[in-house]
Amino acid sequence: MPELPEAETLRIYLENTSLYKIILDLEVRDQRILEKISSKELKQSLAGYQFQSVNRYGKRLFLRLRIDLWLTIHLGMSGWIRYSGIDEGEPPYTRLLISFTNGHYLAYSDPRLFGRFGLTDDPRALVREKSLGPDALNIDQQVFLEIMLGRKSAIKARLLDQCIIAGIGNLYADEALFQAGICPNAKSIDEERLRLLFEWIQRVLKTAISVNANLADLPESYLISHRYPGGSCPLDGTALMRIRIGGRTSYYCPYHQKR
DNA sequence: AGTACCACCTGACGGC
DNA sequence: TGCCGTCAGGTGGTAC
Repeated sequence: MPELPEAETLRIYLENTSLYKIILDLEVRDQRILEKISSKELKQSLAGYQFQSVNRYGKRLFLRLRIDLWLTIHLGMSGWIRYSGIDEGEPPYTRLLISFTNGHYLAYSDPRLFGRFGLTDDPRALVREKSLGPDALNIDQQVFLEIMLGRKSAIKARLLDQCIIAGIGNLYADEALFQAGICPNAKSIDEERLRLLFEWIQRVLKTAISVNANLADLPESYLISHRYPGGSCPLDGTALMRIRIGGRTSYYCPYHQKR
């Protein structure tokens, strides 16, 4: 569940549930989700403190513990977090638990174990370290044009490259390209169509956030729910094409999306 | 710079 | 029923 809209939805959720509560304890069930840190270190950094704010950059979340210390979270492919009371039981595949002194806890669930927890003294340093491009929701049109022009890769590969623009994943790349009428394989795209793509990226991401990244609640005119073998275009029923770009499966409508 | 693989993981699904 | 290959909304590494 982890593209920008899911991360933003979770950011808001954590903001509404988990700020200013004193952290009692941390339990790491599987060390593989820790990034360059031991569970002991993480526990020492969390216990007794409280989350002061939650920021997002691309698909990553940053929870501030102190002026110069942030918990960093990447949801990987199947990560999610739930805030619940002790009597509610924990979600399946819980890999990490953060308990608060109020009796509630945050459970990080992640079947595939691709998510990562870490610490940083400065989110901007982590963004530099990972060479992340500008955040897809905080980029202005001019910068978008500059980073997209002058590249020769397939447009979808550019959208998926977090070093070029951060936050867009496989589903929403397909969606934005569908709405903008651009084939994912297109390589040379004029400025006017790039402007259109920019507008659709903004609109698609904001729309997804407005429904809490609940795919079933997206507009009927969206491609996402038709992304399966044999699926058809929501606009006119044309059979969708299925190709691979950068190792990822891409669906597009051969009638509405042009090279 | 761009691309093609592989690896990291587990679960779901379709074919036989 | 059960095994097997393939696929899944991500990222990082390698090699050409």
